[in-house]
This record gives sequence, structure tokens and C-alpha cells, in this order.
Amino acid sequence: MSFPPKTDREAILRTALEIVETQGWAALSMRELARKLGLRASSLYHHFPDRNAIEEALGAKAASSLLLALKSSSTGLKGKEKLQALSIAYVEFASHSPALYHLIAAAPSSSDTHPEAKALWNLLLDSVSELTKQTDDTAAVVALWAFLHGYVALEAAGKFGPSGAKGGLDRGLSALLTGLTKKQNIL
Amino acid sequence: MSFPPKTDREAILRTALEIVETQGWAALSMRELARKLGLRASSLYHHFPDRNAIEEALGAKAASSLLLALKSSSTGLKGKEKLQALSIAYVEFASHSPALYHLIAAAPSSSDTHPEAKALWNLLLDSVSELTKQTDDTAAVVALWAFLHGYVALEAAGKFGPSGAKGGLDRGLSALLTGLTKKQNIL
DNA sequence: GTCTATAAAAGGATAGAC
DNA sequence: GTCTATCCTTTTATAGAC
Repeated sequence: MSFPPKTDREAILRTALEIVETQGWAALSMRELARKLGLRASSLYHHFPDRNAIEEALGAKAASSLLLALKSSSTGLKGKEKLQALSIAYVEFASHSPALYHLIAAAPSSSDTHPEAKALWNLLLDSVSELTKQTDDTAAVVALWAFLHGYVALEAAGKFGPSGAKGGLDRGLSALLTGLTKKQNIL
Repeated sequence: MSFPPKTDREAILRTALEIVETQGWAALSMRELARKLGLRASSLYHHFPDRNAIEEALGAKAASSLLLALKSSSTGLKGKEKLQALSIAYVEFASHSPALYHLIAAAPSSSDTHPEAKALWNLLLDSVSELTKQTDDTAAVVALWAFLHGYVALEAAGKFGPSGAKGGLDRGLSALLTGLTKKQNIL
């Protein structure tokens, strides 16, 4: 009796993503993953050294997806319009793939782990600095990123209640972009 | 041989908080909690029905602590100064008690679970509405809360790197407060 | 590459003695 | 109120057969 291949790295990652998006991170166990793939948990160790490797591969996928989404949302745009497009794409990515987003945003890491994290930062840095006319306007990036992440995180946690956030995103975004360009707020 | 009391609800909660703040939520097990208290895990069930009850009690404590900190930071203040004081107190609470803050902010609940959550929302709502001169300015509260939470969450995740957030809090806060009061950003 | 079998650890919870 | 003893469940991971 032979044992023909039943899966590969891609199928495992696809299934892992499905579990995580529908049932949350706690539900991602080797057993559950194997069950969905129609094989035994021990077989997974022939494709990934351990559970953590799966999570890391998922993280790399997530970071590059987000970066791609941001880039393609903003090509050809400039100034405030570019930042609005970036912001909308950011929020949409997070609400469409909350678990993947969580992996990117809540991971206890800075730019060290994935080169995409650095690229993401630079994308924001260039776009924001262009708007505020300050070179390397780190503080402004921090402010914008904080706002976007906070909105996404609170929304995902259901903190805005059933009635929803009601314009808080647009309101905050335009207030922030307006305020960041004002001179009195720079010093 | 008798078995004199070794603990009570307060000591248990205090110890649980200590574990959570120093080792994270994953480390809070009945066994570890009992070990730190110098007794057996089974004894804890005479004080709390189950692990979840401990977590809920901790959550109630956290929410009322935050509310108290916000209130006492802003009594007697008005307008932009009141909001700045509230914001600073919010951020300080979160950085001083990250695990407790996480319990408040990441819990998948709205105002239903704790009355403090509603009180917190109302405190922000009143203060923000006074500044923007709009009655029940929900969108502005959403914007401010998102910014504060995002800043705190990204900072806690180390996303701003070793160099730190470098003025991003002050910059964003003043930009946001300025921008939120402008008429063109309201409609 | 998948299988069975199993080790090993960790955690929640209960029964009944004292 | 705490103790010992125990059960049950879940999970990661490895060894060796096919």
C-alpha cells in the first residue's frame, strides 16, 4: 500500500488561512488543520518543521498582500488623494482579512522580521512627508498609522456597537490630514 | 489537622493581575495562580466558580480603574485642555497597565458587559461634543478614540521601533483636535 | 509522503477526606 | 477552606512501519 501526496505547502497555508479567518487563531491546531486537509497531523511535519513555521509563512503572505494592496491603490496619485486612497485600502484590507491583518499588526515585532514591514513604513513615510512638506516626517506617519490601526482594531472588537462607526473614519481622516499640514501643529 | 484560610478574592485578583502584567495572558492558569499564592489549584474554586470568573472580575476592575483615571485627570478642565488631559491619562493608563488595558480594549464586547464602558464612552462624548460644538458628535469620538487606541496598541506591539514614536502622539493629537473643530471637516 | 502509535506537557475541573 | 487524587481534554511533536 502506497501513500500518494495529499497536500503541499500551498494547500496547507490556504487551509490554515481559512481556519484562522473563520474560527480565529485559537482554532488553528495541527489536528484541525490536518482534519480539514483529510490527513493526519503528523503528516504536516513533512511540509513544515513545526506549527510556528506555518504561522510565519502566513505572516509573510499577509505582509506582502497588504503592501501590494496599498501600492496598487495609490499608484498615480499624489498628496491628500494618495493618502486617502492608502487609508481606505488599509482599512479595507483589515476588514476583509481580519485575522491576517491581526498577524501583521499585533505581532510583537518591528521592521526586523519581514522586509515588507519596512517597505510599508517607507510607503507611508514618503506619502505623508510629501503632504506635510517635511522630510522624513516620522511623527506624522505615527499619527496616521495610529489612527488607522485604532479604527480597524476597535471596529473589529465591536467597540463601536451595532450602530457602527458612523462616519468616524472619514471625519477623523480628513481632520487628521488637514491638521497635519498646518504649521502650528508641526512645532 | 486543620486548613486555615490562605487567600481570598482580593489576594487572588491581585496575584492574577501580577501574573498577567509580567508574563502575559497566556501565563494565567489556575495552577500558576495557585502556585504563586502558595496553595493548590483546586482551592481556587472555593473563591471563584471557574477561570472565566477571575478574568471577568479583573475586567471589571480594569474598566473602573481606567474610568477613574480619566475622570480625575480632567476634572475642572474644559475644551481642548480637557481632551488633552483625557488623552494623556488614557495613554498613560495603557502603558502602565498594558494587560489590563488589553482586557478592556480587545474584549469582543460593546457597552453591554460593563456599565463602565458606557460611562467611558459618555465621558468622551460629552468632552468631544463640547469642543466641536456638535451635539452627540459620535464621529468625532470614534476618530479620537481610534487614534488613542491605535497609538497605544502599536506602541505596545513595538511597531514604532526602538527609536520610539517621537512626538507622534502630541502631533497627532493636536492635529486631530484642530481638524475636528474645523467646519469643512464636519460635513 | 502518509500512516499508526505514542510520548509528553499543560490546563480546567471535580470528589471526597480532613 | 485546603488538601490529595484523579479525570478529561487539548495540543505539539517524534518514531518507525509501509
